[in-house]
Amino acid sequence: MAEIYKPQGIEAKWQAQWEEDQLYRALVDPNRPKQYCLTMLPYPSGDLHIGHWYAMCPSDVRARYLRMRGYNVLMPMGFDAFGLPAENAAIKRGIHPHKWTLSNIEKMRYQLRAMGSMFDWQREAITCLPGYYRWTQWFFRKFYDMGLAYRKNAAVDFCPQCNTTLAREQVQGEDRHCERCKTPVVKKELEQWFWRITEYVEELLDFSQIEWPERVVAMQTNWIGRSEGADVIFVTEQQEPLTVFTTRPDTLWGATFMVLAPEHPLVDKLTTPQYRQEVTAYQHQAARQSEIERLSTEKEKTGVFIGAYAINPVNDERIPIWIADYVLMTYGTGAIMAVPAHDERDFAFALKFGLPIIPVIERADGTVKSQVRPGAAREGLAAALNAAGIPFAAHDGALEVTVDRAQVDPYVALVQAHLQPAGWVALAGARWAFIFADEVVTFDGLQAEQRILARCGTGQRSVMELLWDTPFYRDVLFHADYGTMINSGPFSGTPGDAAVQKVTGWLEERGVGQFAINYRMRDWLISRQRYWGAPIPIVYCDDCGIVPVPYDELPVLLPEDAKFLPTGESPLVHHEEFLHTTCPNCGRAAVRETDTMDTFVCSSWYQYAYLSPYYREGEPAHADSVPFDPAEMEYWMPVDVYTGGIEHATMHLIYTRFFTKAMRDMGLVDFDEPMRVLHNQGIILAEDNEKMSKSRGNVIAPDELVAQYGADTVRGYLMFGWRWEQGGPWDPHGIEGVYRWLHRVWNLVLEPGETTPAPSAREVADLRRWTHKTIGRVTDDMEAFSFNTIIAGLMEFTNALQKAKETALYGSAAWNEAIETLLLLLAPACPHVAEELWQHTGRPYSVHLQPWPEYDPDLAAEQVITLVVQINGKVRARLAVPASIGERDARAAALADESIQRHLGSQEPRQVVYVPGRLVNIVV
RNA sequence: GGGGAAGUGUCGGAAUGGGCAGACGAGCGUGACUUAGGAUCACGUGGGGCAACCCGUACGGGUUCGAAUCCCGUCUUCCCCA
Repeated sequence: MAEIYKPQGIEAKWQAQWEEDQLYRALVDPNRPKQYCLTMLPYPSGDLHIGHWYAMCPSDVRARYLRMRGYNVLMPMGFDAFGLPAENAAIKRGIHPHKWTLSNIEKMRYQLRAMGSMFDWQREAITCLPGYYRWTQWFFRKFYDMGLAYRKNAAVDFCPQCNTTLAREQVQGEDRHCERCKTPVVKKELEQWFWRITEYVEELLDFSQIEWPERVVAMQTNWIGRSEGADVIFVTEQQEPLTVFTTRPDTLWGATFMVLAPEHPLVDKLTTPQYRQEVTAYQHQAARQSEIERLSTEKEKTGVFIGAYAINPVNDERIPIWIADYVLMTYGTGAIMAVPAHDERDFAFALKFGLPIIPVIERADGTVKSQVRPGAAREGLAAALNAAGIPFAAHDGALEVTVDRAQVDPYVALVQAHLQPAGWVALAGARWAFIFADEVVTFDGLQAEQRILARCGTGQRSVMELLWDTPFYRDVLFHADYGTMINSGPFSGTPGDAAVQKVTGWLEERGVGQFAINYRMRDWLISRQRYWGAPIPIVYCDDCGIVPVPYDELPVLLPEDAKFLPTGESPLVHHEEFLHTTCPNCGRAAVRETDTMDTFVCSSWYQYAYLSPYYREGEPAHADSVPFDPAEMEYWMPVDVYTGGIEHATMHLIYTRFFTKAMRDMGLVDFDEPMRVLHNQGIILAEDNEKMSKSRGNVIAPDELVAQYGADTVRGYLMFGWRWEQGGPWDPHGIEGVYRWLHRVWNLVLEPGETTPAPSAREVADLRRWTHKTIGRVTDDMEAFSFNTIIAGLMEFTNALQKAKETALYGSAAWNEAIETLLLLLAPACPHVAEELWQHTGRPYSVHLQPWPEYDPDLAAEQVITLVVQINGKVRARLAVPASIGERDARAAALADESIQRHLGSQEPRQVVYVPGRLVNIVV
C-alpha cells in the first residue's frame, strides 16, 4: 500500500525547489511569444485573506496554463504600500508607517508563497519605497510640464474620519461616503492639485482597442456621463451673462425661471439688497447639507428668489432668478434654466413657489383630460356627451372626460353650449385650454396664463397650480419626453426628432448659444492631507509662486522622524525641516507642499514598474528620463490579461487608462491602452452570506485552510466552488469534495493495480477517447476562464480512470498516456501534487516545464452515439447507433424502435425532423 | 427614476450558433469494511405515480417539429448611477 496523500510536506518542499531553480523567472526572450498576466496588487494589510486567494489563484492557474502552451509568461507581484491604515497604526500604536508596512509585506510574501503561485519575485515592486515613488513624483512633474497638473481652489469632498480630501470617484453610495472608511463626506473649499483627466475624456469613452467586460465598459461610460446639448447664454437685467448647459434646448420657450447653485459666484453680485439677508441665510443652510440630501427627488424643494431677473433669449420674457440647493456647482455651469413643464425637479419647485409652468412639448399619446365640476354646466351635458359618443365618468357630481386629441373639438363645442355663464372648464394634456361661455382661451404662454387666472378668479398663482388642485389632472400635467414643439414661437410644430438640432442651429446663428457637450466626470483631485503617500514635488516661493522641484532633485523624501499625533493633521505640516526649503528658482526661502498624492497615482503605473523595479535608483532623473527599462517595456507591454475586482471600475481602471494615454503623449509608449483583456472575479462571502469582516467574526483564514487541507485543495476549491465572475458564500463542506478528489487522484496514480493481460482495442479506444475529450474540455475552459468546469472535467476523468483501473487497461500504453495527461492537466490547478506524482511515477522534473498535452479530435470522437428519438418533442426512446449513421438509417432505426411503434400506434408521422448525430423528432 | 447583471434540485453549480435538463461536487439515504467514525468504498438521490407515464429551469404569454436557452409582458434579487 502506497503512502497516503499528505499535502503539507509536499508543498513546502516543491515551493523551495522551484524557488531554488528559478522556475518562474521571466526574462525577455524575443524568440518566444509573451503573455503578461497581471493581477491587482494587494494593499499590505498584513494578512492575506481568502479574497486575495480567490482573485489570484485562478489567474495563476491560467498563467501556468499559458506557460505550458509555450508562452513566455510574466506574472509579477507587488504591494500598494502607501495609504492610511499604516498611518493610523502609527497614531494608535506608535509604530512608524514604514516599519509597519514592511513587516506586513514580509508576512504577506510568506503567505503569498504558500499559494504556490508562479510570481516572479525578482520583479517585486513596493510603492512606498523611494526608488518607486521617485518615479511617481517624476510623473507628477511631467504632468505639470504638460499642463495636465494644476492647482485650484474648489469645493472638494473631505472625509472627516480620514482627515483628507478625496477624488470624486472615491465618494460613493447614496450617503456619499468615503470609499475607504464609509464615513459620509463633507464639502470644503480648499486649494488642491488636480490632474486633467478630462483632457482624455473622449478617448476614455472609446473601448474599441480593449476586451473588457461589458459591465465595466458600461460603468465607465456611465461615470464619464457624456451628454450632448447646448450652452445657452441668458443675460441678466444687470447685463451679466449667465451661461447654462441644457440637454433640451428644444424646451427653451418653457424656461420660466433660472436657478443658480447657492455657491454660484454671481449670486452675491446679482442679489438685490431687499433679498440679501434671506439669500445669505439660505447659502449657509445649503452649505451644511450633503450633496445627496440636496439632490434627492423625495425631499421638499427649497430655494429663495434673489430679486434679479434674466431675459430668456428666445422669447425675451423676463424670468426671475432663484437659488436652490438642488442645483450643484459641480454639474455643468452651476446654473440651470428651469423648464418646469418638462423637468421633474423644476416642476416640483415651480409648483411649490407658484412659478409659471408653460408646456412647450406636446404629449405623444394624444390624451386630453377635462373635468366639468358640479354646477359648471347646465343639465343635459351628460346626455349630449352620450349622444356624441364621448366617454366620461361621473364622480361626485363632476364629469371626468378622457378623450383623444381628435375628439376634442366636438367636446369643446358641447361644453361651451352647456356652460353656465360664470362657469369654466379646463383641458389638459395633449391640448391646453380653458373653455368659457364666451371664449376658449388657449393656454400657450405667460399672457394667456394671466388672462386665465384673472377669469377663473380662484386665487392660485399659476395655471398649473390651479390644475394640480384637481387630482384627476395630475398625471397629464408634466412629462419629460421628446415630442413636437408647441408654444415655441417660430418653432411650434417642429417634430421631436429634429427639434434639438434645429433650435441649437438657430441659437448659434443668433449668437446666443452653441452646441455643447457636458461630462459628468471631473478632473482627478490627487491632493491628500496625509503623511503616508508620495509627497507632491512642489515648492511655494513668495517671489516665484508655484515652483516644481527639479527632476534631478527627486525624490522629495518623506522625513522619517515625523511625529504622529491624534489631531488628524498630517505630520508634514509641522515638520520644520521638511517644510522649509529654498526656492529652486531664486534660492530664497520657500515652503514645500505638504500634501501627498492619492495612492491611486502609485497604482496607475505599477504594471510598468514591475518591468524593472526601482529603475536607475540612485541616478538623477531628467525630464527626458524613462522610468523603466525600454527593452523590457517593448517586449512585455501591454498587459495581456488583467484580473481583479469590479470595485475598481470607476477608479483605478479609469486612472490607469488615463496614465497610459498621458504616457503615450509623453512619448514613453506607443500604444493607447494598458491592459488588453480584463476579467473580474466576484467576491467570496462568509458562510452567513455577509461580507467577511473582523468585526463580524466570520472571516475565513486561508492559512488555517492550508494547514488543514494544503494549498492545492484550497486552490482547487476556489476554482471549483463558484462561477469565478460571480463569487458567493463560503461553504465549509464543499472544500472536502476537492480534498477527497485529490486523495483519489493520489491513490489512482500510486496505488498498484492488478497485472492483467492486454486490453482489447475497444477498451483502448474508449480510454483514449476519455483522455482526449478531457484535454479538449480543459483547454477550452482555460481559454474561457471557466475554472469550475475545469475541475469538474478533471474529476470526471478521474472517475473514469478509477473504473478503467479495474480492467485490463491498467498498465497499458493507453493507461500511461491517460495518467500522464491527468497530471499535466492538473499541473496548473494543483501544482504541488501534480509535481509530486510526476516525480513519483519516474517522469523528468518538472511537470511545469512540460508542454500542454496535444488534443487529437479524431481520438476524442465518439464512435457510438445516443440517438434521441422524440415524438412531438417528447423523448420516447434512446438508441445507441454508430456515430457515422446517415439520415436514412437514423430515421429507419427510430421508426423501427419498439417503444416508438407503441407510442405511434396507428398515427402516421406527419413530419420527421433529423438533427445529425443528435436526434430524430417524429411529428404526428 | 435610469443603466447593467441574474433567477435552474436541499445547497454550490453544469448544459445557451434552440435538440437527452440537473454534469461535477456538497448534503442526505441505504449498504460494506470497522472497537469506533465527521475516515474509506459501493449504490441511490428534482417532484408525483404500483406502473405505463405525467409534471418540472421565477411567473404569464408567444415563436418553433422542438425553448432553461429566442421574443413580449410581470415579479424578485444584486450591482452601478441619480
